[in-house]
Amino acid sequence: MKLDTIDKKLINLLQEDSKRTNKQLSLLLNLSVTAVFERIKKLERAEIITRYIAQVNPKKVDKSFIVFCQVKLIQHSREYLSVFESEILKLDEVSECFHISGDYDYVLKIYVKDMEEYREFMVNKLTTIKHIGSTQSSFMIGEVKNSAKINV
Amino acid sequence: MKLDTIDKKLINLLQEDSKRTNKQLSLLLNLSVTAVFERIKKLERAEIITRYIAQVNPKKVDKSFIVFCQVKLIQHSREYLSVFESEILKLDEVSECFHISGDYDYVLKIYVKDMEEYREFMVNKLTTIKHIGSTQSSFMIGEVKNSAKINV
DNA sequence: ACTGAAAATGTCGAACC
DNA sequence: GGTTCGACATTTTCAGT
Repeated sequence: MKLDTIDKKLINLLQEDSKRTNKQLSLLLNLSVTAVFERIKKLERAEIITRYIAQVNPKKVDKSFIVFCQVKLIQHSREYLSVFESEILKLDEVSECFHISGDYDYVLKIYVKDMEEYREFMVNKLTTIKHIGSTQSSFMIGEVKNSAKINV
Repeated sequence: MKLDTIDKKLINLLQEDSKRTNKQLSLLLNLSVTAVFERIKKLERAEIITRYIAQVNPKKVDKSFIVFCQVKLIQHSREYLSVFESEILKLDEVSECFHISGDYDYVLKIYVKDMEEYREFMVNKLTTIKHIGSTQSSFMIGEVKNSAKINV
C-alpha cells in the first residue's frame, strides 16, 4: 500500500496517542471525520496498524527491575533454536525477544520486581532451557527514550 | 495504589488490546460496564496506565531494518551523559534508548529502511554526537516475541 | 472526500446492596 | 467495594452524493 503525507502523519499521531478521536484527528489533518475514519480502516486492513495497546508504568506495578539479557546457544541447529524460542514464549517475565546477529544469538527484555526476583527467574526459568551456552545481563539504570514509535 | 486481581486482569487485557469496549471488558471480568469504567479511570489517574498507542508493522512502512546498538562513552561525567541523552532524543530513527549497566553505557533500538540507511544514520547522525567512545551494532534477524506487555 | 444521520459506546449521577 | 438504571454526550459507522 502506498502512503501519502497525510497517512504518514496519521500513523505518527496514532503511535503517540491512539485515544485521539477521529474528530480531533480531522482537525489536526484538515480532513473530515469520515475521511479520517476511512484512512484508519484502510491502515488497519492493510495491517500497517497492527493493534492498539495500553502502556503501563512498570514502577507502579512492581516491575521496575528491567533487564536486557543476551543469550548464546551452544549450537545453532534449527532444532535448538526452535526449542529455545518456544520456551521463551511461555515466560511471562520476557516481554520481548529478538534473534540478533553478533556475538550473542538473542536479546531479551525482562520485567521483574527486583534483583531477587531476577535471580529466581534466571535460576528456575531461563537457565533451565536446554541448549543455552551463556548469558549476559545488563540492568536498566535509566530510561532516556521510550517512544515505542516508528517514525514514518 | 493497591491492585486486586481484577485490576491486574484488566491491565493485562488492555495491554493486549486497548480497543476492547467497556462492555466487552465487563463480560470478561464479570463486572458491570460502570465498574469497568471506574476502574480504568482510576488506573489512568494513578498513572498506572500511562497512555494508549497504535502499533505499526515496520515491514509495511519501510522500516524493517532493526538494530540494537550499544554505545560506550569515553567518560561518565554528568555533562557527557546529558549531552548524549539530549542528542539522542532528537533522532527520529531511535525508538528507544536505555542507560544500562555493564560493558556499554546505553542500548538503542533503531528503525531504518536498510543497511544503507543505517550506514547513513551512523555516519551522519549517531557518531557525530560528542563523547562517544565506541559502538556495537546487532542486527535483528527475527522477532521471537514482541508483546510490549508487562504481565502483572 | 464530503454531509448527514443512525447505531453504538462512553460518561456520569443517583439510589441502592 | 459493588450493582442497576437512566440519560445525555460523544464517537463510530455507513449511505448517499
